Amino acid sequence: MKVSERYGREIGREYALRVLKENIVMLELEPGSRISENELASELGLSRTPVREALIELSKGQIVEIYPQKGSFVSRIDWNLVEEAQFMRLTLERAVIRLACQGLEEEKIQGLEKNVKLQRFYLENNEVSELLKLDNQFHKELFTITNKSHIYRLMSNMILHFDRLRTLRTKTVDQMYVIDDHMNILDAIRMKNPDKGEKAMEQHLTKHEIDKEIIHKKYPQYFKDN
Amino acid sequence: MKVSERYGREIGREYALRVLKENIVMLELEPGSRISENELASELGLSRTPVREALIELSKGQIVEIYPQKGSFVSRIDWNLVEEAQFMRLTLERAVIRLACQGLEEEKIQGLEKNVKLQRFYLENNEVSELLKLDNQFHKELFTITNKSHIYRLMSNMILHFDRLRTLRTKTVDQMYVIDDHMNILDAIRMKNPDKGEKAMEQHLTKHEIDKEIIHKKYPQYFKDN
DNA sequence: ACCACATCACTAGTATACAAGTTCTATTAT
DNA sequence: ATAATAGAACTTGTATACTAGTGATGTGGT
Repeated sequence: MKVSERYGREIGREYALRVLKENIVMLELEPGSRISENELASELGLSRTPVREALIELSKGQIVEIYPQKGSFVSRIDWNLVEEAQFMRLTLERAVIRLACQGLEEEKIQGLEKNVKLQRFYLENNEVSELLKLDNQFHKELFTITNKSHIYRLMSNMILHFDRLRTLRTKTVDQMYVIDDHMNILDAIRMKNPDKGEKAMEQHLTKHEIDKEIIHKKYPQYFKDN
Repeated sequence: MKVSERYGREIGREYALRVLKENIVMLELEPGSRISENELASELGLSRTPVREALIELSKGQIVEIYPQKGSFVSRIDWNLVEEAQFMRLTLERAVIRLACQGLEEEKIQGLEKNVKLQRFYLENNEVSELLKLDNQFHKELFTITNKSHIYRLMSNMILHFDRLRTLRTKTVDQMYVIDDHMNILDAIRMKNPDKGEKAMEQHLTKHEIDKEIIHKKYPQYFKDN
């Protein structure tokens, strides 16, 4: 597992949570693998308490499974959960983009544009990981500027299932289209056209459907078999 | 605070969480009031650890606010959060009812009908609290039978803001309409008419808008002033 | 009377010790 | 050799002790 630096006012529990999320999404912690609270604690230089609190939180989103007196595990990828996460995200993002297309302050739109420009920069420099972060940031910003930040925070626990799959995909497929998608969304906002916005968002969020089987066959051990 | 019995396999943390939720929604723990981890622990017959874990979870949904080294508080009712919860719920329930209206197994429909019949029973016997539980159960079931149970679980943390307000309302307004609303929703499912379903759900979930100001003026100390 | 400051009681965050249960292993009996 | 059993080494859940920080209170000095 990769352990990153601890930020300023970040308390132990938040630190553990952040590191765990990063490692799970990036598959440094493999689906199905065991997590030892004790081991984790010493790796992070913490005691069990904050680590445990982080694990409990993750278990709420089903990305970690805790079996009392048996052990804790990174959950294998569950297509039903991915599907459900996808449904939730699509439904909410559609609604939010419609809101955004009903009119936004200029500075908020410019914030989004700035993000997309940065994306182009990282794409040209082939920094895929940064690009993905900005992708997430873009969507988060859409929720924030429409006063829906809490919804995003709740949703993000389910999006992890989604993101983990995306990490698998980036190992095979390239990500150029992302920027075009975001440009389309921005256009819709500028034109104040909710229908166009919703369509663009839908396109953006459903592109991945294609390579399901390919990935599943390539990494069968990562998946829950139902 | 009212302390209820501890169920079978329910571990301490879940017990504390359940009791806290019940008391917050029923306003036994008043908005703005202080929660002492120590006090709560001894009331529930637990130590700080499980109680604390429950409080952390509630703080994720903003229904409890934790200020390190200062104290934990039941959050006052925040109209922005209520609005956001309402948006989330309305958006997701619309999508789910459309799914349900695309066809369900007969037994699942009958499960819903059974629920509504029970509602009628409790309404006739004036057991409002049971009625409200069944209302929630009805919506939860809609999510479950469309394979969206995890979404409901995540959402339920935000719905608390909503439910707390509903408790205030039941002190003034009666609840007869609930059953009619649910009958309409059931009709739409039987007729496999998504548009009708969405409309019925929307009506059901937006009825409360009316008495905002009345409640706010009656219990100003319960509200966050923005 | 009022302000400054020390002290005390409280808070949440963390570390650690212990309890209760599971699993694997090794030893012993057949 | 094999099966059963005892036990060691883990697991998470919980209780408790300790730390650092906050706020209120009361006291002493002006």
